[in-house]
Formats: sequence, structure tokens, C-alpha cells
Amino acid sequence: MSFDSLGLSAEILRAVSEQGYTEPTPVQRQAIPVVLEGKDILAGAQTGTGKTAGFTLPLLQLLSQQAQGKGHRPIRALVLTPTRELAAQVAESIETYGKHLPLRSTVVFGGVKINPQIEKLRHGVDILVATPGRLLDHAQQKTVDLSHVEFLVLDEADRMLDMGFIHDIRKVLALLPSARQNLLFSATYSQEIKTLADKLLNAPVLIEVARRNTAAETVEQRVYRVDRERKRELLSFLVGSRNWRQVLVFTRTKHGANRLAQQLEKDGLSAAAIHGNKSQGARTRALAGFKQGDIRVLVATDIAARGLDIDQLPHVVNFELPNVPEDYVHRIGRTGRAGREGEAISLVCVDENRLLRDIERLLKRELPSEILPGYEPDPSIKPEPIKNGRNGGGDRGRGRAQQQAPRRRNTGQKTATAPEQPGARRKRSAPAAAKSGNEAPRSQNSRPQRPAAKGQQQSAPSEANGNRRAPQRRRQRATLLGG
DNA sequence: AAAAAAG
Repeated sequence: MSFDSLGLSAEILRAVSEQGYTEPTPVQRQAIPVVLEGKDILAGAQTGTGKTAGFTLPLLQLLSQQAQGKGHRPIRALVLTPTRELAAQVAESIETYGKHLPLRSTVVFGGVKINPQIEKLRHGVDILVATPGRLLDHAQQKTVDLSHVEFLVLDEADRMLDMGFIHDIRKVLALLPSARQNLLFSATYSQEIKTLADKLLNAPVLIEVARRNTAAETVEQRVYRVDRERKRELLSFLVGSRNWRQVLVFTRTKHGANRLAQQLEKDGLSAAAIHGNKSQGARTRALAGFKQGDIRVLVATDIAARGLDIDQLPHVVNFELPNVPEDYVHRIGRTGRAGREGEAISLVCVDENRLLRDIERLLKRELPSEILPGYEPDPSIKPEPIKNGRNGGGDRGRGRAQQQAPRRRNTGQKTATAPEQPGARRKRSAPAAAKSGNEAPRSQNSRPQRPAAKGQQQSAPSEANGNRRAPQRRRQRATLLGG
């Protein structure tokens, strides 16, 4: 099935094919014709399913079909997103697919100067992408007029509700004409979402492509048990010894993200942190640097757990498990997108046993757990409740290891060499690159070597029996992504 | 309890 049969105009199809896309994803196949018919939709698509194009393509089409007046152009389509990064991405998608159409669009979000935004709005745009806070700011200043909006898109609506945007959304709704077409996208269906959908949508067509709370099947998930204070060392070792081109690493706190990025730089890895306390400029730079390949390790809080679309991202590492199990699903969704293979590794210390259990309960399966030679957890370290705040996720707290020594094995885990349980998927053994025996790699000599070049040599014999693994680098993109 | 979003 190709894009041609979805009822899109030649200009849009041209832009799509110029991006190298040939085949619509399931959500696009379902959503595009329905939106073109003028119906409201409630779509349960997660990021990575191509849902952004699922609404931008038909929206562009509908807007371009209607004649535009020569003079003042009112905003006819409004897209709301929870984060600034997502807003920027959606706006980019609109630019890309609308480039052969005489439509204008712009994006407004906080953290950047408001005046250039006012300038663009005054100039007149057909499509506006926005985060709620800055949009209301504009509304109060009367620098935006929403009284002619015909199409409303709420992207990642569940996330917006989680972030407490419901009041802002209500205020925005009050500024819109009541006759309009509404598109609501949400990865999950909570009661709140249902309530919002009831209020917002008229006879919506339900579109469900990705099942709730299931990780993409192409993502290989594994857990490495390791002591908290050795996580950083293990991470650097993994990046170097497995020759990862790029990796997205999640921490629980902003402070932890900063600290880890600094430490990785000291290990000789180009790294940057991205979180909500960084200036918008720093956030944009970090993301751009990562997308360009200048930055090898991007350390992020859950700001990046949803909605970020980084092309060809093969590895995600949970440096710390998320407090909320659902966020695990969103985090690992950053890899293995649109049917490509990906790998999600969680570095788990004893303090996180409970978080791991919660995640496994949500996934309804046990994650394969391994111990890498040289990184065996110290059995004398007892679980401590996870503190939130400054000391929460770091490399402090040494010293307690020496104190008490109740020899208790950690439960429910297998070492890399232990026999697998019947029926369990066979796992690769620990990397050959790791030192054999019990000798722990010193942080000095385990320091990752810089990659020789951007082209990959496959990383060593550790891949030998990893026959499920795809080559790390692939270039063809047959499906249309975009958040 | 942390994170995001308005300044």
C-alpha cells in the first residue's frame, strides 16, 4: 500500500516522497482518510508510530483546499503539545510536508523571546503549533487571535494532563469557535482522557494502533545488575566496548543528568545533558548536536521520555529506573521505532528492586537480568530506599558497603553464565571485551576508546552469538515517522 | 517524589 491511495494532493505526495517515504504506517493509513472526511478522531497511537504525519498531512490538505483570502490570514489550525521540543518537531513536520503549498505556519513556546513570535503571528499564519503556557501568554496580550480556528489537535494529551495542563487547555478551548474538527492523540486511556474526549469530540472515530503499555516488540530489553556507584563506569565501558555510535541515557533527576554528563566527558565521551532547568538554547543545542552526531551520549530526564523523535537511535540506557513504571515504556520507546530494532538496557542496583518489580508487573513479564563479569554487585550492600532530591541518583554513599556484611544473595536474578529458565529467551553472554575472571576492569583501562571513524566496525566477538542483532547502522527508511 | 510548562 502506498501513500497515493489515501486521497492526498500531488503537492503533499511530492513532499512525502522527497523525504524518502513510500509507505504509510498503520496510524497514517487509518487516520488520514478519516481526517480528510472531516471527522473527529480519538487516536491511541504512541510516539514512533508516525502519528505526527498522521495529522499534519491531512491537515495541510484540508487547509490548502480552502481558498485563502489575499489579506489578513486568520489562524485556522491549532496544534497543542506538552513540551517545547515536541512543538518544535511538529512545526518542523508541517514545514517539511507543506513546502509545496502556499500555507504559513509558526510555533510558539516559552523559554525564548516572545517578540519574534509576535512578529510572525502579526504577519499571519494558517497553522499555529504551541505549548499551552506561552499560547495563553499571547492570548492575554492579545497577540494571537484564535477565533477562526477550524481544526484543533491535542498531541500527547495524556502527557498534557499528567503535567497539569488541564486548566490551560480549558482556557484555550474557551477561546475557540465551537464548530471545528478535533483530533485527540493519547498513548493511554485514563478516565481523565475519556472525560476530556467526551467534552471535546463529536462522534469521534476511534483509532487504535499501538497497544497500551506494551513496549515495541522490536526493542530488546535487558537488565544489568550493578552497584549504584559503579553505574557510570559500566556505562562508559558499554559505550566504548560495544562501539555504540550514539546512546540516549535517562536519569531520574536533573542534577543527576548534569553530573553524569560531566563525568562522561571526563571519560572521553562527548556528552550533553538535557532537562527542564537548562535554558531553551542549551536544550535546542544539545538536541541538535545529538541529531547531527556531534554528541555521542545524550543524558536526559523524562523531558525526553516522550515524543522525541531521534532518527535511527539504536540504544537507550536507563541509568536509573523511572519512578513511574509507565515512563519506562515511554523511555524505551525512543528506540526500535517503526519496526527497526533497538536495544534498551537498564542499569539496576539493589535500591531499585522495587521499581523493577513494578515495571515488570506493568509489562506482565520478567526482564532478562544479567551480571557482567567485573561488575558483580557487592552482596553486602543492602537496599536503601530511594531518596529523591540532591543525593538521589548518584555516586555518593560509599562507605556503607564496608559496614555490615549479611551475606545475602540478591534474589530473582541470573548471572550471565547461569542456565536460563526453560522457555526464557537465550541471552548473549557478557561481552568478550570485558575482562575475564573476577578481575574488575579498572576505570583507567576500561576507558572507552573513541570510535575510529563514524563508519562502524562491528564490535568484537561479543556479537558472535547475538544473531538477533541487526547491523547497528541502517539507512533506509521506508516508513514515515515523526512523533 | 520528580518532571514538565509562563516569567
